[in-house]
Amino acid sequence: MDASLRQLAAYVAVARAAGFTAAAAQMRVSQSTLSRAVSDLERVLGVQLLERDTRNVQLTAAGQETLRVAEQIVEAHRSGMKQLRRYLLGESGIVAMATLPSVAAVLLPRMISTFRGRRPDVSVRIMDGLEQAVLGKVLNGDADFAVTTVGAASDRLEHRPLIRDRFRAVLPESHPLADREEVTWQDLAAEPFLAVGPESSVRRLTDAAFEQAGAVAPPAAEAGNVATVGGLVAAGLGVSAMPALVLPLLGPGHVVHRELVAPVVERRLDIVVRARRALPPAATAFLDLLQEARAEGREVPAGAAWITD
Amino acid sequence: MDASLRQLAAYVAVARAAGFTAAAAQMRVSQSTLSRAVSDLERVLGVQLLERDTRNVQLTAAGQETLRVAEQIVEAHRSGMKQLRRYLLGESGIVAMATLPSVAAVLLPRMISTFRGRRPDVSVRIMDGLEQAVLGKVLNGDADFAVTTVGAASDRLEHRPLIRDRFRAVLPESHPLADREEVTWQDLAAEPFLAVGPESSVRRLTDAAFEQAGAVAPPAAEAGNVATVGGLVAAGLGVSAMPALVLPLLGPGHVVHRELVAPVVERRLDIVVRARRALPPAATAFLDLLQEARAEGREVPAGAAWITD
DNA sequence: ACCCACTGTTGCGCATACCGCATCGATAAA
DNA sequence: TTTATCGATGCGGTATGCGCAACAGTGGGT
Repeated sequence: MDASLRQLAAYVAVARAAGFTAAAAQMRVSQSTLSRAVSDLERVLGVQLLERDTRNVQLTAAGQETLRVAEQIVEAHRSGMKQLRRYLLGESGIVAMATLPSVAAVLLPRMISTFRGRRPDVSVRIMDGLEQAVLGKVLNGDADFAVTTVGAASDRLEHRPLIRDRFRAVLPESHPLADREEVTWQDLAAEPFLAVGPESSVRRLTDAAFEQAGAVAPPAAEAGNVATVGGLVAAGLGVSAMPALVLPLLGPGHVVHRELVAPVVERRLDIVVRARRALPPAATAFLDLLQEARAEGREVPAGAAWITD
Repeated sequence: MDASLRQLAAYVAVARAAGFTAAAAQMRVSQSTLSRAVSDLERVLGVQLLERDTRNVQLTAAGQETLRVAEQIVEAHRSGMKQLRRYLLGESGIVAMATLPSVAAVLLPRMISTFRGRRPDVSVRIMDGLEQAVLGKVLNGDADFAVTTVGAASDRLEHRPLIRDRFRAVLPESHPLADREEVTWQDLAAEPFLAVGPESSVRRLTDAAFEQAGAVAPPAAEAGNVATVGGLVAAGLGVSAMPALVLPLLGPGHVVHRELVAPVVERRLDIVVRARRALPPAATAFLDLLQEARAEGREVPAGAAWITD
């Protein structure tokens, strides 16, 4: 038979307080409860732990050893439960998110900064990549959630619309179109168009937009990295179209951006989680922070807007 | 509210076995018991730990963390109890004994060797000193017990007679008395007597013996250490009288010993423990070994004899 | 010398925690 | 479709844990 946690805790309290009455007061239980618990412990261990002199109690040799062990066990339980409670409250642990580079670089940094300020013991892990890779991370469990565009729906994923991100025309600073307040896709189609690589979700949308505008615009050049596209635009090699959140990634070159209509094209960024799967508490806390920012209408770059359902 | 050890242990078993039924078989409890225990744990923690798919169970993120913590707590309890059981069975811990140098050097070494062979995880600590110091160690708790002569009885000490140790005459190898088989105290009184220091219990007995024999024998010389006395005897400066157990300590010199009568003088060596005080289990085990040696009549030096009550 | 205040122990009754049995609903395998 | 196996749950009996109250031993104060 093993000693119960209750018995060990009672014994530790009595031994430390050097008395049943004092220990009982501290533990908020009756003195008789402790008397019995310690008595039971002695019976279970088959040894006397305390020398009860009516005026005070003192430990036997076996009592000393038992105290050492009991303290370890009780402390292991106490600290373990504390640790667990913190985890369950989202105060410790890891948040693993997968996002598009634009979200990672533009939308998240301030979020993470705020989050880390509130929950310094939670590690944040960001895995950036393109849409397919990002969704894959969520599906295989590497990431707790994603913030990304979503092409095709999957019944293994659950979406929470987060933000609308409007495409804007990207032009060299001195380009004639830069004088306008608004530019159309038709306007862009008349210029050499600099596109991102075909695996990017942005590319899918620009292609569709040109088609919708009845224009054909085979890219004058393609680049995988948007900063590269930015560089090309700055060098005057052509124009491009990018979602508002991507604009800050275009680099330090002299590019400007203008509203882009006919049609107005938006991509939608969703929070994506695995369907029917509980999130780790820390991840829930992070998503709560995102929702909070949305509810408060926290500032976002021009062209982007929170989705309020 | 905290999770109980029972709940945590149940959860660990279920999580490891990846199933309630299998875990129940291992733990020798019914499946329903585990189902309830885990369910209770989830309720207490306020979070789902297991995804129950009718065919198998898998851990949620919170379940993983809970498993880590629960394993630590359960393991701390398991190993703590094991450690404690070993201590209580006298298989670990420390035996602290205080004894006269003669006992420490002559009687104990083989005992300790046997003891350590049987209980290798018990440390043995020997504190040797003269009777008063030895009894002091027991009284203040530094030593679990003593093996020593006892002058005055104390109600704070309890005695268990162990061995009788007869005084023998100690002579230079070439001394005329060495030709006899038996020597009397009167014979010794006619020679220069070499005594141990007045704080030794041996001295008290030699003084009393001379008085009883009607002889007066002021020491020709005194030394604190019996090996010194042995050296003096070997050098032919005189004779002495020592308990049989002390003889091996007289040193490598050319001394012989003979039976010493008129009167026969014995000192009694007792096991001495604090009255109304439980001994540490390992100490009890050591004393049991001593009793065992006595019961078996284990060999002792000529002149010494176990006391069998 | 007596009494009082304070200690831990113990008998008792109540609440509930715990357990196993039996059964149910769901689901994968045959 | 049937069957076997899984975990969940209703139920009743028992064990455990608790506080109250009465008790016994002891040291300090009068």
